[in-house]
Amino acid sequence: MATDALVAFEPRKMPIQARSTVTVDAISEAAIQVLLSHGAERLTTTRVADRAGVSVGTLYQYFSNKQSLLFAVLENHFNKVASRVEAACQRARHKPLSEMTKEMVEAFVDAKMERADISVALYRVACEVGGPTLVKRVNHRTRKAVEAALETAPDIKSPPDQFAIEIMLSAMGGVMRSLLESGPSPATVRKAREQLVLLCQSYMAAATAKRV
Amino acid sequence: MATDALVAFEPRKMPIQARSTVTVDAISEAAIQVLLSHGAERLTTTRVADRAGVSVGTLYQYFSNKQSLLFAVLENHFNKVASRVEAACQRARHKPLSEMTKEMVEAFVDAKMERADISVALYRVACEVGGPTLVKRVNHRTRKAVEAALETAPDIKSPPDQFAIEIMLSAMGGVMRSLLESGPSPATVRKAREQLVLLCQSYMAAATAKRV
Amino acid sequence: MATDALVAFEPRKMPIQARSTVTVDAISEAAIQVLLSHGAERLTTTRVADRAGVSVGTLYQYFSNKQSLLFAVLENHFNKVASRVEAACQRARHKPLSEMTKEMVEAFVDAKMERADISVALYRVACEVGGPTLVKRVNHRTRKAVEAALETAPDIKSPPDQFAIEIMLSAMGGVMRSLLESGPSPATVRKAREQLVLLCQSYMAAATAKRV
Amino acid sequence: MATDALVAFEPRKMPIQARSTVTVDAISEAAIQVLLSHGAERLTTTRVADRAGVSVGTLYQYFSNKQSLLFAVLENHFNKVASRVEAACQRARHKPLSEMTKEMVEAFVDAKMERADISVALYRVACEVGGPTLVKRVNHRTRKAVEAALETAPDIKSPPDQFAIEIMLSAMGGVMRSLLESGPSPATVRKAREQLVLLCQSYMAAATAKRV
DNA sequence: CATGAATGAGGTTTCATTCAT
DNA sequence: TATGAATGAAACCTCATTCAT
Repeated sequence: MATDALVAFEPRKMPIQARSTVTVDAISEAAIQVLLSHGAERLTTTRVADRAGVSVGTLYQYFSNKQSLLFAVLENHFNKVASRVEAACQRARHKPLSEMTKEMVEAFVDAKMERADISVALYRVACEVGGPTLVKRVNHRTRKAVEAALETAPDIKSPPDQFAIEIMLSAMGGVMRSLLESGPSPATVRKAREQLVLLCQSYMAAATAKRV
Repeated sequence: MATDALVAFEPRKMPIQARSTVTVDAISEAAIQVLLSHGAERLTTTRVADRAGVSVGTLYQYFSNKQSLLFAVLENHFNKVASRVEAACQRARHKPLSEMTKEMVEAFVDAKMERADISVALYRVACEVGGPTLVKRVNHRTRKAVEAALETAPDIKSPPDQFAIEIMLSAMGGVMRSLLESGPSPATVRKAREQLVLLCQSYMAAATAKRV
Repeated sequence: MATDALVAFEPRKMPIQARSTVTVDAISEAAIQVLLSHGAERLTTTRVADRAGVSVGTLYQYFSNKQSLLFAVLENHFNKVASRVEAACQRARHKPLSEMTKEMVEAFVDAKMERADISVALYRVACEVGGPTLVKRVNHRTRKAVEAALETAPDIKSPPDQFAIEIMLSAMGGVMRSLLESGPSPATVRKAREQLVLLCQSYMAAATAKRV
Repeated sequence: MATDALVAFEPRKMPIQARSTVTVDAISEAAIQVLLSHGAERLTTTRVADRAGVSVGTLYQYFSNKQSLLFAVLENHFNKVASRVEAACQRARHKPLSEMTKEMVEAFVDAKMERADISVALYRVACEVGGPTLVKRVNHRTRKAVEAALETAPDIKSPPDQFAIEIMLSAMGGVMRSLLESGPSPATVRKAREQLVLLCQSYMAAATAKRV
């Protein structure tokens, strides 16, 4: 049985001084750069440290191992996307279900596309680095935000249950993954965005008891 | 840019003799066993060969390298799922859209769940082994089958376009992936199956011009 | 030939101020604690400094390198044991050979057992840190003390020569090392103590010209 | 707490083919050579493999890690010494206690001195590699041989007990260690040999009930 | 004097792959 | 064809030590 679910992905030490924060950021950014330029399996801690302009030792002072570095990068990326969706949910409060869904989906797509290259690169490492755990965590957070927003929709009697929202979120994730990995043209992205909106809208409508 | 996407994942030779086929199957099966028992990163060619009861050398006689072995395993798994969906599409011909969709989705979910453990294990290797390429290929095949079935649905004027079907398939993939990676209870699976049917039904309905 | 036997093991500076002495002691004590809790190969200068409540930099202000720190700890331990034996030799002056030997051996055993854990831990580092040199030095000092005591024994004509005493001391060291490393029960220690007394007594008697 | 007592020191794989045996021996011998020429802390697996004329990979095919390699070397050395002592015990059967002791001690000293350089080099690694465990095991074996021999001594009523023999063996070990680490002249060795014989003889006599 | 972030050489170990038997 | 011993590049990671603050 694979037992690596137990390893600690958390960073080794919280940087306190300003200098440290800079270093940590430089390392994280370097990891992304290396990921983009060399690919997931050519990403080595030494290469990342080089790119970041620090020594390997420094890297290991802030990240207990390669996995925890990649985990941090992944987490950061997911958090950014989640924040964007949360913000959209905020803005969409009290709007009708259909519009609310639209804004949420569009925020999600736009956030993913904004750093499309990073998203794709991260798909390659996610599985080796606790991706599922992280996805679960982020989906939970996002689901809460969507749920809260849905409560305020004026045109529905009782909102879709948690489970339905989770289904929707994972469907969105699947669609975006396929899309991003196909290296789509802007036109394709636009079309996919529309369709994803439609998909979520129709599912939300179907999963909801409408107010008369 | 990572350039190892170019390597040949195809098996080294087409085994014609019966004995070879047996060996190839044994190796493929062993790969799955090792994947399940040791995890993706502890899967070594030597271990697979051991488990298959052959020598490493023999393994390399049938698979040009580790990637092509894993690719073959992955392909086989995907093909099985695709076949099940295709069969469902055949059976559902001339049924109404909603029912057709139901059967297709249920076939997909059931096929994935049948060897849930393998599915999960393969998620871990897919990214290192040309997963996206394969997914694209399989989705294309599946899409053709769905498309053909939809042509026969009596209650729609013009079926959803290719793009919509691809969106639906990737949504299904995303939902199943999330589900499988969460180690779901049978009850959860049942519920998810229902919801996924609903999701696809409502999307198909929305993406279709209905016949009056 | 290994040439690192030449490095200076001596502490970097003689601390005169009281605060310094406190710091040096804290570091030495911390080294022992780390040795006991983490083992010899997990002992790092950073860990010792942490345990001592100072920074690594401070550690290096008082000990020129890791070896010199461990050397100091070792030396301190050996000196304590040697002092106990010397004191016993003092007390045993003018007593008969047999009794004198008994007291000396018992002092040695008791001194070693008093901090048995430390003794064992130090065996692990001794070899990497100039142990033999130190053993030689301490044995020399102890031998002098024993020699001086033997001069006062009333029942011997001429005492055993230097060489015989050194043999005896190294035999005692060997027995204690085996004993300590076996994690002995109190009963075993008691028995070993008796036997070691017997061993030394009989050897001393055999190596001495008795007075008629 | 140091927990490395649990690691497996046993070799990874029993060489079956002749070629393998040659390789294993070459590696073991190379380890000794490196130990002598570079010292314990400059001994690296890479260096040993180089010296043995094989690749590191080959080394690791026969020894699961550095420790197990050194353990094997240590074990081999100890076994040689033990065999020599056992042989001496065989030859000394039915001789008087004093003569028996003499032959046994001399066999021990001679065996150790025969490869004095190796003995000294191994003291440096023993502690990091399960030395105590091994010493215990070898002492047990040697003690059995001595015990059996003593049973045949014609001039003693009841032989010294196990414990006394163990004391004697560890005393011998301690004396030899001190001697070897001092880099003694041949004359010194001769003298030490005599004294060690005397020490053991007198102790054995004292610990024995003589036959009238 | 004290700090602790940074260094980077160098160690151990793995594992895909080859090729002589 | 099958074998499996040998290969060796290359990965990860540690830790003694320094030096700017």
